[in-house]
Amino acid sequence: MATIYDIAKEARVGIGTVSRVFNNHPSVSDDTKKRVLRVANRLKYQPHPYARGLARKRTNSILAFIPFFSTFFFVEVLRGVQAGLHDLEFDLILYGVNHPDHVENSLKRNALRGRGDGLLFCSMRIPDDSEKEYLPENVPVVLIDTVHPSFDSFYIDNKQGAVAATRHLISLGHKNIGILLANLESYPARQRLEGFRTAMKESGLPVREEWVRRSSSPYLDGFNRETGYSLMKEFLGKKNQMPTAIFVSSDIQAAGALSAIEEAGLNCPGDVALVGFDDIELAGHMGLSTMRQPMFQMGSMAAARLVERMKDPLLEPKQTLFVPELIVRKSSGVTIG
Amino acid sequence: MATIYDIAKEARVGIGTVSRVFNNHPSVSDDTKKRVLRVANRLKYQPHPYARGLARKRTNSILAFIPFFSTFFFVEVLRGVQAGLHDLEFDLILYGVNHPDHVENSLKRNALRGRGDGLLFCSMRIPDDSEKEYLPENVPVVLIDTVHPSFDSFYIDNKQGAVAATRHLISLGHKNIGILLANLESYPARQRLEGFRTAMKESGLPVREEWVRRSSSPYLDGFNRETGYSLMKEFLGKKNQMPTAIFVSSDIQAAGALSAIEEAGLNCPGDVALVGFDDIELAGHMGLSTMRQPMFQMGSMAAARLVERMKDPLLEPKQTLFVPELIVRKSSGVTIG
DNA sequence: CTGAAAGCGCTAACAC
DNA sequence: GTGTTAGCGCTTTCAG
Repeated sequence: MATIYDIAKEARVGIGTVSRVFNNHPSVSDDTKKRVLRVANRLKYQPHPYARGLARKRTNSILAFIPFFSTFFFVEVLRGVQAGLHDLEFDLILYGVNHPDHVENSLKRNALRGRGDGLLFCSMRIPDDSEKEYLPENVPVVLIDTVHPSFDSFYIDNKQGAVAATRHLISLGHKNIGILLANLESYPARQRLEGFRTAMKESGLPVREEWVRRSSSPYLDGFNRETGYSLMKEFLGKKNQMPTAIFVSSDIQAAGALSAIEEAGLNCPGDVALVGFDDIELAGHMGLSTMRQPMFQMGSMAAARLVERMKDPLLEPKQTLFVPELIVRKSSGVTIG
Repeated sequence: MATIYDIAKEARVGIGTVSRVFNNHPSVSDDTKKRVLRVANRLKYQPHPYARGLARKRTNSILAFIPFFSTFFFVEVLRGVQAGLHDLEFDLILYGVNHPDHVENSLKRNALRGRGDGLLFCSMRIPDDSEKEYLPENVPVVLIDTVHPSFDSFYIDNKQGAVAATRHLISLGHKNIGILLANLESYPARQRLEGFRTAMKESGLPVREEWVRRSSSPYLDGFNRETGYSLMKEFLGKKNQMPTAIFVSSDIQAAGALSAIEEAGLNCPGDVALVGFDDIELAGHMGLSTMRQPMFQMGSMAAARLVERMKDPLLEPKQTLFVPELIVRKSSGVTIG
């Protein structure tokens, strides 16, 4: 592998000049520049990223900590991040976190030291102080799907989303509305419940607590197909006391719920209307009405912001809140009686 | 940020000793080791990855080139890769390739130089010679979803998969079988067609060429929902001359096909049976019979192999062929008359 | 067992 | 404009 010295010798210049050429430094004569480039080309020379990094005190790469369990969500975010990273300027080092507790380890090992020029955290709670000590000192951090006053954050208004979903059901004439939730350990789940209550209240509709069904499953905090299925079975158990519509806290749970409904020989918008949350790909195929989260956009905006902040570290942290968009499909049905 | 010098000074040892401690070198007295570690801990010292890389002449990271367009496939592979990477030993640098032509660029810029200790290519044709020159010299390469005699390869037997899918349909009693294909520019598509013909031939069934419908869409080589929809419409156009079963070359196309069938007021296993290819998540929800590709497994095995090869570069390249597994669901129906 | 010193390949300040 | 040189932070001989 050719080094800067090989090029310098071959082109009969000093290594400084070679370096300048590769850094687009203005004060290099066209002639020598051309000569250096020719030699470099012939020898297939590329500056060594690590040597560069060491000398420049930066790495030209960003670290992304993204949960790998909620498949769908992370894909979209990742694609967004990738897109926001102006093609080739930065390397994306990916830390797929399979378990929340793993973050700290990775952080300690990697982020703390100059492994990356910027950090991206997705769906990851940053404990106010405790982990702050693991964060490198002058490395910009951007948050996706979480908020923290000290960092740029791109996140979702779960409460408003739930309000909108519930209002939609109400606007269709439903009065007996239930909610199928995930595990309330999850902050988003709590927010969505709150939104549900708010919407019901503002319309003067009572919330029947036996129609507030939540999961205690720890797997994905209850945001999984199985909880949707089994909680819906519970609803279905009391045939004469069923809501006419249910707000389901995630599309994947709605998928399970739909199976349960079908299995019971019932029909979705007809016997019970459903609206989900997320707008995962599956939702379209299932004809599920839902609240769309702009994941790709969050990813790309976050990445762009990170790059921006890397250029100007003095920028004020900015919180960007996205309000989910209602996507109406078949499952919420038409206006009822 | 503390450096090795800070630690050395503070612990009253030479930097060599500190280095030894952090590399688990045996010849350090327990006493000094403990002392160094205490200081390092207090100062939150972590060796700088780039300085290490430069001195050791390796990077401790692997580069993965993965297509970002076929969402589902890449997710699974990526998860697998991640899993195969023994947790924290290596960094994963991800190059999401949005267009096949971008690979070369990335390669040239990154791989060529010591950016990574190992390379992973997913679904990426390695042109025999031309691009070989872009590959760094002594860096191990592992291929996923492609084969090349010079590299370890983990790939799928598309032909056998298609044979199995077709045989399944035949075994159910179907004699009038069609195939809904992607763009034949795609090698997998061609293989699947070949498998279809093979299976038909071995059963003495004729292949009616008007029932071999292929896409000319360039988007994802025709492996997309729209082509499934429109090609199925073509089938549906000639009501009295329709096959009773169709092998669809990918699940996502099958999703489109199902919509077309539903729209036409027909029923899937009843009026026309379908079997897909891939077993994407959606397939389960749609009740689509299909050929499962072990993507996660390919990913993790490839990553593991890469690590292995990084430790012992002299290993002989090994080709590992996976045969897709038939998953029977509703869409292929039951035995017919 | 441990310290000193020579790189690893590059950038950037400094002379000329 | 261009060459020289001093680091960047660490690993790895080489002495002792």
